[in-house]
Amino acid sequence: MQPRTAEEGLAPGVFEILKEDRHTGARLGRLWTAHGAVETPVFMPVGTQATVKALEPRDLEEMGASVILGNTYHLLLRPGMEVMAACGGLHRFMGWSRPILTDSGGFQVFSLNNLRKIRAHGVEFRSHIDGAKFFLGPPEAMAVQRTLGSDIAMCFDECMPYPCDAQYACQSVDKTLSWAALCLQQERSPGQLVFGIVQGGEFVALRERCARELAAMGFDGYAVGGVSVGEPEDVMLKGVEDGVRCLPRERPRYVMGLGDMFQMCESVSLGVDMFDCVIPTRVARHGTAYTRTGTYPVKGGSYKMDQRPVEEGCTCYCCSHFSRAYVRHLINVGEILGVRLLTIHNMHRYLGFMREMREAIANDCFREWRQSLAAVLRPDGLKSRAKSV
RNA sequence: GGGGAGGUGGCGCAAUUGGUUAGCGCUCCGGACUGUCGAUCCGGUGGUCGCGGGUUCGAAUCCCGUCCUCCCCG
Repeated sequence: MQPRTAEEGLAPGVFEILKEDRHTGARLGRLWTAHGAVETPVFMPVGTQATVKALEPRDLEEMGASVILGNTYHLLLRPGMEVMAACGGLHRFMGWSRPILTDSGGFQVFSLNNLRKIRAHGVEFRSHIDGAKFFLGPPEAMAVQRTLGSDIAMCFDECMPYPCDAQYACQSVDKTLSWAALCLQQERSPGQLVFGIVQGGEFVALRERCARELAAMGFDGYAVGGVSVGEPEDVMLKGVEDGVRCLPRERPRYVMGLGDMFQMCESVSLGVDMFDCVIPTRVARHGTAYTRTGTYPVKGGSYKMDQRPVEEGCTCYCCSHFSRAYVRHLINVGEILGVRLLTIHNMHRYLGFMREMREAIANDCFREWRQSLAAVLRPDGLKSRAKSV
């Protein structure tokens, strides 16, 4: 139905807002890229190392994934940019013809904090593989993403930790802003979009200032970063709200790393269009299934004899062919098929969830849909669940 | 028949020349995981130390008997 290539559709960067919800900030959109359109709100499966773990591009296409992620840091280390250039970029390399968004390595500043030193012009990393030193700053990160040929490149930012003191947060945001301006000046691959990233931690004024200054620079889209790094849920959603509030309405908005269904729904109602998260795939590898009503451990002993599918009523390949007992067995004995089947199911559930959300917005029933979702996923209301830091 | 080694939670083992509520790995059960350092991390259940006596303030550790397993020799 929708055009698959840029030739058939609109120019990369065009963001059509097809519908706006009457009661919330939710909107239905379509973002055009060099590899076709993305219907929003969208969930983007994470394929850090040029693969969405356990899934083939064919699986993803069949399940309706319209855009996936790649990662600057990881692909720079392995296979390296010589290989990527020789193989014609990330799309050709991994056999994926739909849009790709690449993260800049900014998250690794956070997740690999014991292996890096932050400098004025970028970050000095020590490879987590062999300890080799290398430098990633705005020009470097953008050059990598240009070689990868991603449809959407993210600015190189500093994802700051939580908790974080105000003074450090302020300096960090200054750095992220100056880096963002530099990223915008770098050369891009054909049709490549560049998104800015709002930081600021839990500080309202910082979030707002960061968002406003980025907006003034004129990016193709904007992300809220630095959330889901260990803060309580209410702090996280507040951070999203503070950032989104000051971003231009007509551009796509993306909350990085968010993947909890309830949190995504809340973010959509604040006007967010895009998400990515490792959780459906990672949790699948650990033997847990996502369903409409939450998660449950398929690996649990109580499903040893269970003949039902992983989720009753689900139409995915896993659920239409195999039982919980079988999937549990495979997971339990460490067979790769178990990981694959559960990943298929979880991804199917996630993409289906987003499809239902889009339909709810299209059919003017998003508010009700959101309420019924909250009743199931947060029956006790929005409790802030502090996580171990 | 003779000699040797050994019996400790479901499995494999540990316990310093007898000394606090007998430890560990795996299994099992449960939890966590949010721009991924794939296959991780954190908890928990479970043993009257083969059985019966004895020595001792105190025995998984020493002694006697007994049952069982493995190895070697006839």
